[in-house]
Amino acid sequence: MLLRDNIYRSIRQAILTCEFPPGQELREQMLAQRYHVSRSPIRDSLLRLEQENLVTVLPRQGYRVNPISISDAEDIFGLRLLIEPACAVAAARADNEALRTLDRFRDFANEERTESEFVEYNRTFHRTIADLSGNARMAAVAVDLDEQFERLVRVSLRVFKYEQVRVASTEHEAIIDALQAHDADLASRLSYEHSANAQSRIVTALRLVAEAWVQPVEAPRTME
Amino acid sequence: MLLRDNIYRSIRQAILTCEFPPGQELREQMLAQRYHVSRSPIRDSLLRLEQENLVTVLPRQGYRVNPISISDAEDIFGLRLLIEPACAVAAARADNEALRTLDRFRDFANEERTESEFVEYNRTFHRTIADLSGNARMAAVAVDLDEQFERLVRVSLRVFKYEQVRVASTEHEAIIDALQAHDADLASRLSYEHSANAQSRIVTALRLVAEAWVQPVEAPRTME
DNA sequence: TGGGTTACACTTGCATGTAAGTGACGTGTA
DNA sequence: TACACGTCACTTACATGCAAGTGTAACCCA
Repeated sequence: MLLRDNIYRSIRQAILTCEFPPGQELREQMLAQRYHVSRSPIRDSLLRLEQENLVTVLPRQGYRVNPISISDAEDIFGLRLLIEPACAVAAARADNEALRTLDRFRDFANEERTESEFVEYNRTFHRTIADLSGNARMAAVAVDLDEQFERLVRVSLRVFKYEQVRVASTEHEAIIDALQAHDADLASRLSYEHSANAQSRIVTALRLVAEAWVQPVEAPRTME
Repeated sequence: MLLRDNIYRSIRQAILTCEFPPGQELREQMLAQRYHVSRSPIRDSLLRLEQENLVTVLPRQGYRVNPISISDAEDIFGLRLLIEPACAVAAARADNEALRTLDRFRDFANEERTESEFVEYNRTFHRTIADLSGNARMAAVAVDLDEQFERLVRVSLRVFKYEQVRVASTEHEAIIDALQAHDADLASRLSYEHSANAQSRIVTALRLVAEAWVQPVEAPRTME
C-alpha cells in the first residue's frame, strides 16, 4: 500500500468530518509531523484534495480547507437532483439478483444509531445504487457528489440531530421497493424527492451555522 | 505562473490530441527531459492526470495513457446525454444580454475550417453554455466530460473528416435560437439530439479504429 | 527439459535540500 | 499622518538523492 494513499484518506476523512473545519489553514510541515512522514506524500495528498474541491492551494503560502458557501452548496444540490434520479433509473434495469442485495439497507432505523453509523449507512446506500446503474462514470460523479454532500450533512446533523434518521430510512425503503419492482419512473421520482427533502433540511441548517463555517461571499480581510 | 501548471496542460493536450496515443507508456524521466524540468512538476502533473482518468499509475512501474474502451465511451456518452440538456435548460434562464454572446458561434461553417479550428469552436461553444447554466459544479462536470469526449472526437475525425462540421454548426445555431427564445424544453431536446448524433458518429468511428487504440470490453458488465 | 531461484536493470515512492514568492512589519521621508 | 520601501520570516515549488518494489532473464539443479 502506498503511503500517500493512506495519508490522502486520512486528511480527506479529517476534512469531511470537520475535524479540519472549513476555512482551516493547513501546512505541509504540520501535517508531515502529524502523520510522521516527509512532506512529499503530504504534498501529493493535498494536490489531490485540491482537485476534489476540498482544499485550495495558495501558491507559496499554504493550503486552506475550502469554506462552504451557500451558492456552492446549492450547485451541489442541483447536480444531485439530476444525478441521483438518473442513477435510480439506470439501476432499475439491473437484474433481480443484484437488486436483492439492496435488502441489507432495510430496517436500519429499528435500532438506535450513532451519527457515524447513519453517515456510513447513507453513503453505502447511495453508492450501491450508483454502482447498480452500470455506468462507471456516472457512479463516479454520484460518489463524488455524495462525498461533498457528506460534509454538509455533518454540519446539518449538528442542528437536526437524528430526527432525520427515521425519515431517510423510510424513504430509502420506498426507493428499494420501486427498484426491485423495476419501476424506473417511481424510483426516479422517489429519489428526487428524497434528495430534495434532505437538501431542504441541510440548507436550513447551513443558514443557522452560517457565521461559523459557511462563507456567504468572499470578503476583503484588511478593512479596519 | 507555476511550472507544473504549464507542464500539466502540455501533457494533457498531448494526450487529448493523441500525440501521446491511448496505451502509450510514459516515464517521468522521459517527460522531464522533454520539458527540461525535474521529475517533480512532471510527477505532480501525472498524478493530476490520473485523477482525470487520462492516465493510469502503475506503482513503481510507470504511467500509461488510458486506452479508450467502448464501454467507457458509452458511459461518457450516457452521462453527456444527461448533463448537456440539463446545462441547456439552466442556460435558457440566463438573461438576454448574456445569451446574446452566443451569436459569435453562428455562421461558423461559412468558411473552410481546419480540424483544430473545429475542435476549438466546438469546445468553446459547449463550455459557454455550461457557464451560462450558472451552476459552477455542473459546468465543471460538463467541461470535464467534454474534454474526455474531445479525445474521442479526434479519433472520430480521422474517419469522418469534416462532413460533420456543417452538421454540427447547423445544430448549434438551432440550440442558440432556442436558448435566446428562452425555450428551455426545445433547447433541451435539441441539445440531446445534438449529443446523440455526434455520439452515434463517434461510436461508429471507434469501432473502425478498434484494433489500434480502442480496448474491447475487458470485463463483462453488469448490464446489457 | 522445466521449475524455481537469484541477480539486475529500471522506475517510482519518499526524504531532503535549496531557491524563490508572499505578506507583515518596521523605518524613513514628505 | 500617510505612504513608499526595504527587510525578514515563512511557506511552498522545484531539484535531487536514495531506497524499495517490479518484471525479466539468466542460471542452477533435478
